[in-house]
Parts: sequence; structure tokens; C-alpha cells
Amino acid sequence: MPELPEVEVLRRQLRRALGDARLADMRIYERRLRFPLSEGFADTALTRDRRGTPRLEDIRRRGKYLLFHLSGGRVLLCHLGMSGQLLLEDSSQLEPRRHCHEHLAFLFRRRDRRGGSRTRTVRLGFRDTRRFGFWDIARADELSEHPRLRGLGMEPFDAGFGGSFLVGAFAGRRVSVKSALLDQRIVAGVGNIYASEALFRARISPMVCAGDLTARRCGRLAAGIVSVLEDAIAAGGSTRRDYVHSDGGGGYFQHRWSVYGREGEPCPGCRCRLAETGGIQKSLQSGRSTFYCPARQRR
DNA sequence: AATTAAACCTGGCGGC
DNA sequence: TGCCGCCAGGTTTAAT
Repeated sequence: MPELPEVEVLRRQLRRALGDARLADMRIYERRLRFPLSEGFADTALTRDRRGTPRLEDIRRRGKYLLFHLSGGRVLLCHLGMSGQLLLEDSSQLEPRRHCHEHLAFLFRRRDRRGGSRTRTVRLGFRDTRRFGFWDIARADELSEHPRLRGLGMEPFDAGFGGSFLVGAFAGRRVSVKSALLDQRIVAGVGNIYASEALFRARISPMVCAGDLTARRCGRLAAGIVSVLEDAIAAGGSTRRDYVHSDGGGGYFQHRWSVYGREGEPCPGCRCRLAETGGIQKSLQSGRSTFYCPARQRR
């Protein structure tokens, strides 16, 4: 799925394209997502305020969630799951796109860039082959208490995130550090790809117990998380199979993965030592694959 | 309480 | 070629 960098790239694209558009209309083609779409989703989303249809005030991100803030204090929450996509088109057609697992479509109207009173209609389609993604609607003033957001941990780009935060968060934890990184209640937004990549950058074995990490290693890990997420955002995210940008294009960071998906390849940090190190290894940790270099990433 | 496994879905790939 | 099992960027729920 899209992890933090992919969601962030999408957020920036959508905000640029939609600006302060108004949500003019929407359709639901499939309610059975990872969690069934709530009864009043469309009606609540489309409720007009004094000036007309709801205005898009901002698009924010929390962990892997996209948050569409609408006027009138409503927020649309979107999680892309494993295969969710949000695609923009210049179109005013709400008919579903066939044979592409489109489940929702929104029409936004915004002022034409050339100014004047002309408006432009933009269609935003939500596609999700596996239907692990989901949407919900919440009141803005209750957003932090929403069941799906309430338990989320620290944002990696928050000022408070760093080695000492990880020391505290990992204290007493007997799970592996790799599993701890996937726990959204600790750090929000890191998924299976960037967990492996961050551990590689920090030169830490994914099998180490989170609670056993020294402060020094927690500092390296925090730096590795931030740097890999920043680099991935700058490269437009990673496109492996399902993730695409809002224009259908893809990111480039998959070409810069050091370990993920590179089983048997030479470690980029131990060049020319393939025979000694055995190259990148793959293992399973609580059902998810982990990639690492056993020579460079010590216990 | 803490960890792990199963469940939710569809599609693509390698092996036979 | 066709069928089958396995795997895939996630989260929640049930079971150990």
C-alpha cells in the first residue's frame, strides 16, 4: 500500500489541483470497502452551507490517512489500504469507470485559473482493486477522537520525533524493532517497505527487540526513518504495482530501495563482498517480509 | 498484557 | 495452455 510518502505526494498533488474547490456532487458505486461505508456518508459530505456546496478548505495527512477538510466542519477520511488510488480527470461525468474497481467518484468545481467567473469541473475517482481501503466522515472538532485516528502514534516529521522519543516508546517492548515500526500506535505512517529501508540506513538488524535498542541506535533509527521518508517524497514515492499519482503516473523511489525486494542482490553498503555477506536476505516477521543485510545490520 | 495469526479482497506470477 | 498456491504497500479482530 501507499505508505506515508505515497500518501503525502498524493496530498500535495490533490491540493494543488483542487485548491479551494467546492464539492458539487458525488456517487457511491460500492459501499463494501474494508469497513462498510457509513449510511449517511454522501448526504453528510454534500450538505450545503450558507454559501452553497461545501468548500474544500484543506487536505491534510495523518499517518497514512488523507483528510479532506470541508466547510461546515466536516472531514472526509480516506485510507488507501493496499491498492487504493485517487485519480483526477477534467470531466463532469459521474458515471463509474468500468472494469477498474472504481467505488466512489466526486465532482469538484473550482474557478478557472485564468480568472473571471469561469469554472472548471474536476472529477476525482477512488479505485481500489482489493477493497482494503476505506472512507469515513467526521466532525472537524472531534477528528482527533475518531476511532481510526485516536490511537495513532507520533508523526515522523513532528518536532518531538527523534531518538529519545523512540527510547521511551520502545521501552519494555519485546517485539522486534521491525514489528514495532509497523505498529501505527508508536510511529504513524511507516509501512513494510520503509521499515526495512529505515533499518538498513540505521544499520540495525530488524530482529533486535525494540526494547533492547540503545539510545544511540534509537537516534540513528529516527534519523533513518526521517531521511528515507524525505527522500521517497522527493522522488514521488514508490510505485510497485498499484500505487499511482493522481494523474496516473508513478513515483521513482522503487529504483532507490536499498534492500526491499532485493533478496540475493549485493548489499549497496557492502559492495563487492557478495560471496562473504551472501547479499540481501529475506525473512518473515509476523507474517510480513523483511529485507536486510546481515553483515551490515548488526544485532 | 503482549504477540501472533487469521480475516478481509483481487490479481499477478512462478511452478508443475 | 491451465490450474494452483503463494505473494502483495494495511488494519482489525480473534486467539494464544
